[in-house]
Amino acid sequence: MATIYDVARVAGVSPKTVSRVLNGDAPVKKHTKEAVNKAIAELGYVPSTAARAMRSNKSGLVGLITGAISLSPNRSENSGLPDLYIVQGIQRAMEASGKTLLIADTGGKMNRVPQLIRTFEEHRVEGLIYVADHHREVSLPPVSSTTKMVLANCFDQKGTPSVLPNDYQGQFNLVNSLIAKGHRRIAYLALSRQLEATKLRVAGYKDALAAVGIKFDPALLVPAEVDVSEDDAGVQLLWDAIDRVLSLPEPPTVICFGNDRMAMRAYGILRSRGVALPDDLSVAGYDGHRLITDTLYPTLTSAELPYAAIGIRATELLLGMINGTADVPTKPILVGGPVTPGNSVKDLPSPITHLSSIGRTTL
Amino acid sequence: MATIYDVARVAGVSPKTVSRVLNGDAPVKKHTKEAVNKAIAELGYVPSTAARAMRSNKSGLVGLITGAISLSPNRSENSGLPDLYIVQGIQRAMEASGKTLLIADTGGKMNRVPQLIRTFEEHRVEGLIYVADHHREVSLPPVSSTTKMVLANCFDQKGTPSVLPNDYQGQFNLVNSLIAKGHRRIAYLALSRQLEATKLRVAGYKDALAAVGIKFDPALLVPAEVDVSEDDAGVQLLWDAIDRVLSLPEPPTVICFGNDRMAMRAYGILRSRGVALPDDLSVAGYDGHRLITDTLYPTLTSAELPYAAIGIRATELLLGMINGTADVPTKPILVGGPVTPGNSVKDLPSPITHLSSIGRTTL
DNA sequence: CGGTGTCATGACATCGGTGTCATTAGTTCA
DNA sequence: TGAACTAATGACACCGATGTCATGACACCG
Repeated sequence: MATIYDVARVAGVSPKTVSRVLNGDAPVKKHTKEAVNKAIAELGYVPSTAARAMRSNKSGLVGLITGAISLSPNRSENSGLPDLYIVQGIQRAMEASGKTLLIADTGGKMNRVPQLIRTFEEHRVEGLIYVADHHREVSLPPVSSTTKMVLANCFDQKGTPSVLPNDYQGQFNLVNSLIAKGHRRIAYLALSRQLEATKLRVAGYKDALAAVGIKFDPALLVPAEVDVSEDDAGVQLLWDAIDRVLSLPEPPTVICFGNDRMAMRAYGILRSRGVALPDDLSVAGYDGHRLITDTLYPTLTSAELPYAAIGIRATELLLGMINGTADVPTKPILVGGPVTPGNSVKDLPSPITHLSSIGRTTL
Repeated sequence: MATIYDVARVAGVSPKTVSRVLNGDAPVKKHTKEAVNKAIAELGYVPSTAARAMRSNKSGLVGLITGAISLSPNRSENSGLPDLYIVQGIQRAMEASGKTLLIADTGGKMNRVPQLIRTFEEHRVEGLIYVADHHREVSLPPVSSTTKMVLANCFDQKGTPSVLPNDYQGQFNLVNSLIAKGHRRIAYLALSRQLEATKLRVAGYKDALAAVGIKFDPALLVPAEVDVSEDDAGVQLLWDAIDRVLSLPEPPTVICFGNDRMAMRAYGILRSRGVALPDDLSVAGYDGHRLITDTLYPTLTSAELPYAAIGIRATELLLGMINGTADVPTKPILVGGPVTPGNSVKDLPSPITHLSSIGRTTL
């Protein structure tokens, strides 16, 4: 591979002059510049970032740690490809910056993280983003104090700068949109209570009801006892939960599910039980998982998780920290997402009274 | 960031001795070694790959060009996440090699490829893998002759080493498994004729029939006129195609679809028309797209596309070429995949005669 | 006891760029 | 016309590792 010295020799100038032509950081005579460019083309010269990095002490690299690549395909319990969307956002935002992204995949094993960070430090990355597959708390090994770090879709105790989805606002807006369509008996079959997202969304659910003066009915809030799985047992549990709320004296007119996947399974279950969607019952999901929301019939109303935006925001933050133009936020940055309306929610023509259960007799 | 000189000073030895401790390439007294390691720990020293790379002229980097990260989430017409699975395989195989993977995403724009290759060359990658999202021909800009290159899931005119799915064998095996279950009237609703995969799979389909002496019936082979899309028109076209083969004087007992996604849509269509699966009709897909095959009821029989294996094979090939231990193959390397059986194919109790159409009267 | 070998270590050059400073030529202005 | 300045270029050191060669201390052998 040709070096700057080769170019200098061919062009009949000093290496430093070639460097000046490459970087345009000092005036070079037009004639000289042309000679240099000719030599560069002739030799197919490409400057070495390694040498540059060494001299300038700036690698131009940013590290990304994720499980998105290895995990997404096989885990069937997930709701879309959250971390992959985030990585996508990061890529997009990073492109513009001129920095090179180094992606390391954990392969799902958290104990590989220290090793990956080590490799990044050997490459002298200027910053580091850790992407989690769902909103949760993490605990990462310490990194060199000179390396900036940002957490995406997760947070830690150490107060590392982080960017999170606004789960509270998301569920609030979703429920609010249902209320706007005339629904007042709104059931919520949530995900596991253990999840950060669940805690926040339940709060959003309750507050949205409270905001319009609907009394919260505990019977309508069913937290998943177990993760809804693929197998028959999972289907049974889901049906039990649905059956329970639909058998209430005042059944709901709409059920919000913890995620789109759960809603998708519910479609099949409800349909096999003869419940027409959305005429007999309205349904909403969560995640805005396009593959599901758009493919289902009727299309599914959902709250979009702003994954790409989280990635973009995290990147902007990191780049700002690297340049010193952004100061480190002390609180997590919350990113909100819109409600994506589908046809799974029926417009109730007139406000339904508390005692109404029209249409539920078909069950 | 501490350097090897800092470590040397603290340990009271020469930088070269520190280097020897780090690399273990020459004997160092136990006492000295301990002093050095202590200094390393104390200073939190991490060697710089940039400096190493410069001296050794080996970057330890391998470049990967793909559209997997940016594209997979949004394209709904796809059949799984082919390129992502391949990337996954590459990651796994690369891990063991100790090299660092540099992933660049095209963002779907082929015209960005030269730029990405340029960046890789600046980083002096030792090798380069290009991953396509489906089996096809590509034409890439030339790379420096010193940089090894491998194509995964694609091939070119220049005879660049490539690794491809064995589409011929896949369809052959799939059809063969149907024949083994007693089917003899086997329809094939293929994907677009333009696709490399289609050409090969059609050949596999025909040969599988021929191998057991079943005469090929052109009426049973329906190439998709257009890509099957999400909208109503797409559904209509798919239904028309299905309707056409089922209306034949001797209708098929099983339909093979071009991919799992098409089969999934067919499930909905057939069911809404009152066709019971697999009792009235058997169905098979292609791709082995778990999310679909396992989720559908009944589970879908499919031919697995060995994406991860392609990635692994491509990586092994590239690493071999870099080490000089593998010689460059002149023909594409074909990787086969198994048939993943589901419940969508009925076991026909006895060989069906050519005139039989039992069970089709329900249509 | 001197010659030869091995062990352990260090001095120094080198990889390919760029920052610093020096140098030369030409220009401007008092 | 000479001092002061700018434009254009080069010489040289340096970034942080490691390869090569040299050196000093022992051990071993005849």
